Amino acid sequence: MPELPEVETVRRGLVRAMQGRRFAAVRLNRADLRFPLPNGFADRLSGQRIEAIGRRAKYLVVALSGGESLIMHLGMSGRFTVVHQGGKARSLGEMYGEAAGGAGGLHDHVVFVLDDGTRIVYTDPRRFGMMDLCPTGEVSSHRLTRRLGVEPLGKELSARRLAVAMAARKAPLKSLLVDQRLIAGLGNIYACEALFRAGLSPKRPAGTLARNGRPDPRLAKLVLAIRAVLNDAIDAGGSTLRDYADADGASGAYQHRFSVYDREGQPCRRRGCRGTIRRIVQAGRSTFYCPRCQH
DNA sequence: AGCTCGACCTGCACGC
DNA sequence: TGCGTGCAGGTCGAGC
Repeated sequence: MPELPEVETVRRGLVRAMQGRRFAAVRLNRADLRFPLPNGFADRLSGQRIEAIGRRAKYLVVALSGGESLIMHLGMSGRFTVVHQGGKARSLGEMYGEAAGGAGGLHDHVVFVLDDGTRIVYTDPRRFGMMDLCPTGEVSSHRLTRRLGVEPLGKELSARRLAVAMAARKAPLKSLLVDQRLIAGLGNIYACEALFRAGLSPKRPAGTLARNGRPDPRLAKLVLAIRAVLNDAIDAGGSTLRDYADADGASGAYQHRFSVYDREGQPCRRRGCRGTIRRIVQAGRSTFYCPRCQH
């Protein structure tokens, strides 16, 4: 589930549940996600007030009263479930549909208990997720975040910026779009969707849009497409894939609006186009596109 | 330096 | 029914 729109949706849910509260306790059902949790993880969180919850690319950054920040990444299959005291569970980014009741599912690795009794359960079957702690002032130089490129929804992303990065590059355009060192937060789904929206082929060598480092006009269109796709997805509450419907409507809905992603063999949705969506593999990842619309 | 690939890990859909 | 295969939204590091 988690690309930028999904992480942003989760962030907003966590803000409602956590901001201003304190950690009363932290329970670890296993201490290794993608890599081991930092030393003293639970003790360093306990008693801390949650001052703010931000996002950098696909990372969630929780600023704590004691001067440290909790950096978290959901990997491929991570999600949070908020279990209110005496209330029902509310999933934030659900997948593999289990443990929504907070009853202690097989892959519930970390449980944050807040001072109002709310439990925030981190579930992650594949354990590609990550959690680390570092001084709040050092978040941007942390090894996980220091090489990240520009935020796609910030004003640093521009056609000129892309042109500089793409000049003389022979890699396919799509490969550059999912490179977090260039655009931080764009993943496989939304890169495909943005390229469709911009009418650009994922196979096109990136450098062909930046002759002499100057932006081709189509790059401006691509920037607009990236922002539009991400904003539309955030507005829809993100995408929820291979999932059960959530009882209280926490599931995202954007997956119903995909133009190309996971639509191999289906007709192009652009009015008047009789093309068929094709799937290819680039750098080991599936790419979906309409050969009639994208050049 | 740029690019691709395999590794990490589990679950699910599919075909036989 | 069971088993094998391939696929999945992530990132990283090795090796060409």
